[in-house]
Amino acid sequence: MNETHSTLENILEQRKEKIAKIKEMGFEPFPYSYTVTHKSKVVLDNYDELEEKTVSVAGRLMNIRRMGKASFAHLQDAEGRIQLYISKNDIGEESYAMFKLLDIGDIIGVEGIVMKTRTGETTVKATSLTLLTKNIRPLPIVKEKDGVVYDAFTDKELRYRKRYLDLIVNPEVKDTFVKRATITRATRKFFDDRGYLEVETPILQALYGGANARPFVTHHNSLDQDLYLRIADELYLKRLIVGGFEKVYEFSRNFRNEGMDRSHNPEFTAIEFYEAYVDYFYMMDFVEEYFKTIAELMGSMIVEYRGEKIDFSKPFERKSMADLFDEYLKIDIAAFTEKDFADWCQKNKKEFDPKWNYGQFLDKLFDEYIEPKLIQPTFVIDYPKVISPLAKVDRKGDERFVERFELFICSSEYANAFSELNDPIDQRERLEGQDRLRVEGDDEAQAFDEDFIQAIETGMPPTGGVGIGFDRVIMLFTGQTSIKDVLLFPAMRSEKLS
RNA sequence: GGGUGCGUAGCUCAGUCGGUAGAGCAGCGGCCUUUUAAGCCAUUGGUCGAAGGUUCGAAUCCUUCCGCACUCACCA
Repeated sequence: MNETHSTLENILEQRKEKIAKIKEMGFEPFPYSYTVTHKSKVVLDNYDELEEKTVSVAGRLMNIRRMGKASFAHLQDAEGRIQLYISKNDIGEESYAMFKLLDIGDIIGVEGIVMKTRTGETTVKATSLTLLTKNIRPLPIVKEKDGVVYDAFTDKELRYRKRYLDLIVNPEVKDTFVKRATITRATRKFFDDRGYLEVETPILQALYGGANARPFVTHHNSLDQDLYLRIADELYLKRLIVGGFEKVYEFSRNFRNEGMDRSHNPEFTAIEFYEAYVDYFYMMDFVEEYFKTIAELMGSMIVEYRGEKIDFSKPFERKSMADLFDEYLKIDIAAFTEKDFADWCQKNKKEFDPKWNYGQFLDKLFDEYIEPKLIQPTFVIDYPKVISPLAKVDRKGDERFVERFELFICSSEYANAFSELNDPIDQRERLEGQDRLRVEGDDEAQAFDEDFIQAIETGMPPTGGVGIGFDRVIMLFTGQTSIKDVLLFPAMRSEKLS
């Protein structure tokens, strides 16, 4: 076949033919290993010591500038790019002929001498060239001059679907995920340093609980039983506190069968942690320290996000829901009844559902009128009991409120925590209440988990528990405004591949 | 789920009033031993997201569908 048409199909064919030619020439297009002595970045950073020395580098050919009997090319490895100078005289007739068959996207190893070109760019002057992997599917071609990128690979759909291409041609994407790993590592260290035990609990659960959300359902064949992908790991971590572990944490991949948008992906990562003998006040300090630690790690206590300057250096504000309602809406939530809320909504032209209960009114009005005001890190404390079935009643005595806080930054929720309910009688009643709601058709109400109740009946010490939306933390500290940009493979509708 | 926008070559994009599809890069064939968005010459490549409809004629207008983005709603 000698087609020269540049349809994708023909390009694939042409490159397969190149593989055959390369084999005929006696070269192996897919060898097993290669000894790399230097990463590109090391060569660039240590030019003075490496000048005139021989190094071996390996990576992907990102561009090639052929000039007859010699060529320049750029090689990209995990940490950067370095220029190669490849001349027929230096690598020999056969190798140069093989090099002529190479394409952008091929992976090669080069042994050569470190030098500078007359324009001053550090370059490896090849003394031998080894093909390590022949590419047959063309890469998007991205060019760059003086920091300006031309023909950037920008199609978001393609970038998310073919993340490997995105990572190859858009270096800043890789940076985000390197930062993500850095934060993950620091998070582990933060907990480990404080005596926490990292645990793993079931993702496949017979009952789902610990949050209000619709689950994904699957089926176990040999048990012949439906199982749910966890929406939270809370109830399992509490069982561990009952079991005598006093400080546990888990990076919990959770699955919620709900809408997707800029800040929601069907699977996401939460860090949940529980500590015996502490309450939510203790956990507020703990969470504040965590965020400050990460901010410091990332290099600045002032984080710019969505056009706001978030200041992590000051103590986080703490405001009760009652104070916030008073401050922004002049509503006295201690005195308001459901009817008062309905009247208020009518007066203020706020749409509402007459079926809303006290907690739902509070929740909806909070989301609409108060959340947007919470830019600097703010702990909102003391939530209505009806929307917090796992939290202990407020020790100050108002039965309608529980000891719960959420951390808001830049109008988004980052953490949710309780003085965990450990009164088994109260807990049973509240989960029975959730179950009634569920039976009545609220598919986000929590299922009744008898074994969890029995664990609480066995006795759970006073416990503080927190869940942190880890992906959002990553977004905040990497400046990303879409969760898709902090997930390597965000959920997408499946595409038809030929 | 609603609204808005987008979908044209492997990639990035043009395409006027409805008149039968263009560029750059990549590819293919040449020239070229310090280039770097390499250059020069030559050249190929299209189910215009899909299906219907209107029309003598549709990338263009209409309808439906698919995908994505943004946004609102829902959702911790």
